[in-house]
Amino acid sequence: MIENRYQPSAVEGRIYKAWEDAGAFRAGRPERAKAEPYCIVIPPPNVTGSLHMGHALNNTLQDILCRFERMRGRDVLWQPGTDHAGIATQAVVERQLAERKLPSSREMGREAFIKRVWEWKAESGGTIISQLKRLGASCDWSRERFTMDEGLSRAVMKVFVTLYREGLIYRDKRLVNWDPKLKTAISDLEVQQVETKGHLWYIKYPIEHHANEFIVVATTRPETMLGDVAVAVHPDNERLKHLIGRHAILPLVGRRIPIIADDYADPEKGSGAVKITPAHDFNDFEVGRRHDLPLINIFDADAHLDLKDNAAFLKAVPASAEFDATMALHGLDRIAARKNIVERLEALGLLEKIEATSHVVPHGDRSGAVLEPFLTDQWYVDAKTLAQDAIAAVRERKTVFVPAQWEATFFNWMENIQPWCVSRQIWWGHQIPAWYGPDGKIFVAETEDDAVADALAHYTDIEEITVEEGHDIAADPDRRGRFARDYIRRDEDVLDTWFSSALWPFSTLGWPDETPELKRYYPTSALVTGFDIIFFWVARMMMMGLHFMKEIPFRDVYIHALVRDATGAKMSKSKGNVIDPLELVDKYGADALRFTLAAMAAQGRDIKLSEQRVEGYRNFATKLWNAARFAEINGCGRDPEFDPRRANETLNRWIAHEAAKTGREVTAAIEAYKFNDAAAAIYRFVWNVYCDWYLELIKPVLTGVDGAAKSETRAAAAWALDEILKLLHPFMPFVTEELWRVTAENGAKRGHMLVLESWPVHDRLDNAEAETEIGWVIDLIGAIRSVRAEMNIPPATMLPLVLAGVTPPTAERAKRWSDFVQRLARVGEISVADTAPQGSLQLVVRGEVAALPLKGVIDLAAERARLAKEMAKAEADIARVDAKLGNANFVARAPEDVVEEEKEKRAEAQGRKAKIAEALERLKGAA
RNA sequence: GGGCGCUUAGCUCAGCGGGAGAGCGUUCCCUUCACACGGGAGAGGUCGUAGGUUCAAUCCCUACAGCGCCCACCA
Repeated sequence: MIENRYQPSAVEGRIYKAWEDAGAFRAGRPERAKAEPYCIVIPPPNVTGSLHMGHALNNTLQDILCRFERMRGRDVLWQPGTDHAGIATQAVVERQLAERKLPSSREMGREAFIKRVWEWKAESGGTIISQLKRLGASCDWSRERFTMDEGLSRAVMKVFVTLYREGLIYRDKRLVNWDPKLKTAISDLEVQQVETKGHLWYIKYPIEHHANEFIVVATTRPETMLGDVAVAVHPDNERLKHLIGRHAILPLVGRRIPIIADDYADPEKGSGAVKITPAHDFNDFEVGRRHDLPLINIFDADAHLDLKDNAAFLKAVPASAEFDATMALHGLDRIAARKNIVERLEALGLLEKIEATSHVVPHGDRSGAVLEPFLTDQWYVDAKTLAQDAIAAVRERKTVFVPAQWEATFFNWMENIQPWCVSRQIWWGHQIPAWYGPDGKIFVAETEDDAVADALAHYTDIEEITVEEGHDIAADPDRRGRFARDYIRRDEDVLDTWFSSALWPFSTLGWPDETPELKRYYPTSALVTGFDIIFFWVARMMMMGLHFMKEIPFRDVYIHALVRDATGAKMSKSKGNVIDPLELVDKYGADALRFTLAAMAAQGRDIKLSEQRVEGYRNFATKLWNAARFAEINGCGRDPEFDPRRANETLNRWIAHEAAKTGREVTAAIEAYKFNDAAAAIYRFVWNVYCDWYLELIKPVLTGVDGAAKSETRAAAAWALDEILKLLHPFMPFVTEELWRVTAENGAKRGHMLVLESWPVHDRLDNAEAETEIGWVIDLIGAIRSVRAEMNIPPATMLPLVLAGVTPPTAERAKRWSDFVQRLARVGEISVADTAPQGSLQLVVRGEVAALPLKGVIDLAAERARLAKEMAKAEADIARVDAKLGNANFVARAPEDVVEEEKEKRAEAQGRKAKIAEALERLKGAA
């Protein structure tokens, strides 16, 4: 017995558990051993995060694909898991420590801190998984992985070591984007360029030995002048080139710096001369390299001035009062230093002018801090080399982006890719498997044991020492450990989180072991993700997958929109501006939210979720529920004997025809990743075809006499409902599964839960005659309803209907469908006559006249106006078509079928016009 | 400075070569025995502007305007 109202919260949990208990989501179910595999790897959410709207969209789309393919008989693996999200997670735990007034990470030390993060992971790591389950995600949870679990960590180590040995990972000292707040290097991608209002300071640098002669440089960062090592002038700069080869004296410091010639100095920009600070500017770094200039780093890791004990800074600077004042700035932060320096320059009369300017300032996307180009040793991946195969794979369409426009974005970045800085100065993550000997020798190895072995082989003198002690180090793990601690030191840095994410499509399947899963499910079928991580993630998976598996990681990449918050800002777990999808699930059910997201999946880059829309799709679920209740009340139960191809009743053949059409639409749309089209097709079929017409039309049959027609109709109604449940299941899994269960009580037993049912393939169900027949009935009822509303005929008035001058087939039709028309159009007796009775409303339906006699109560003027309007419409239609057909070019050049179509249109409009003209004539007669 | 996208009904958006659609909102009618989270009937758009291509343009091309995004080292 179907409850009066569907209550999502009361059934969703139970249904999800039933799916899991049945092992419905398990990959490699024995009965599908020979089935074609279908695999999606989930974009792993932050382990300590919670579900936001972006996750809801992303996972709804993946779930639709997985459920669809599962119903199509594929062996589906939706591989779930979570990401350790290095910087983000570390920041969360550090914030917690601060809030609870506990010792900071630095105070407690690395080991204790990492332990703490693992505890936090254990505590909150399950949250997002349980939230995905509430959404209905059909992942194979038995295979859940974590980027820092043992297997995946082994994959990370192996990849690092392999790339190192291939020369594709290397250590380099160069400028990096340094986040002074997090005190770590970050990659180019993590830099946000922010348009900022600032100033351009024009500073006069005195020329050596010429106290009254200056070279003026313009800068947005005056504080970095302490690290200046040169001033550059364009070699063709007529105004300034005479200074090339001479020296300037750096104000406030007294350092003697050369004036050099370099193309980089644009005569049109600033003052035409540019200060060169190689340790604090990416361009200047390059200039410095070209001219073999020294690097003077004036900041520490916090971006505070670091001047004392700074050999490079102090080198060859004569003593002066100004220099002493500058030294006093040691330890000051950038902004305070800037203020001081500008003030002192002004006092010295060395500040020529200040211009207001707007320029881009790099910020860290996690911390929001202003970044500092900072000279450090970091690990880099040679992305340029790895990118080549990835570019080729997309060019050759081995991997296809949907929508294709994203390929351009992909190429644009990949073809200009820079070395990828993968080391991070934080603790939560995969510690880099590199050990340093006392002489700086680097040992890169997958395990500490291996590194120790390498070191032992290298430092033969140390081996001698241990031999003297009478121990064979190679055979004694404890000694080896001590040796490692005492003589080689592991790199303290960890890898960029995206390094492990890049391996996700194969590391989750067991690589580096040659597992059956790896063999069966790689390459994966599709990747579903947002455009914001095409570079961070998609491109890097392509590079790593091709390099280590020698094959693309996925065939299709479906890129969906981002869900933004009310202000249009990107929602992110670290910003905390998330809208909680679970509130919507609580309120309207998971199905309603899922359907909403699927229906909106075609939108562009922004999705602004409207709660009203979710409410509308909740109503849709309720509508379906009530349709099922109606079917139950009327004894419609599943009949395995029912074959829609052999249905006798036109209505039943018609609904089978419509179901087949819808099935094809939904299938084609999902195959093309057009989730919104698929959702619209099934929505229309359920509401506007099945409920609005089919169920209404079969009411006379269901309430009529028992017999073959009635029993067939009951079976057909149940059959069509089943088809609906199947087609809708990927979008609304809960309500459909629940209806699948409860409707089984009224008919033959089900073989499976709906989740494992086969997707409908509707062969030979098309039926043009049924479509024409029912189309006529629908048109007739629609025309009568319209005119009744327009002429204000009360619903209770049951007017007789007279079909005037119709052909015998129409008269037959009218007879066949009189019960139906009477009920839905609220008309009385239906008869056939040669002409419409005097004083009746005359409707033209498919070229024939249907009349509603009103026995003198008809408002002649209103009726005349109505017919005149129809007439005008018909004439306009004819004129439009005539204009086309009268155009010789159109007839000559348009495709034949288009011309034919226009001719048919004209014939139809002309026929309609003739009937309306007759009706107007009769109306005159009545007057 | 490059690149991409958007501009369609009051709102949120589909459609993208043969005279426009959905949801919500709105107007009128209906408490008809599945459903008022409902039923029926409407109103509402010169598809940003100007050119061009075409027999035909909301849809293709060009320019312009407005909005948004991505990438980029110009002081």
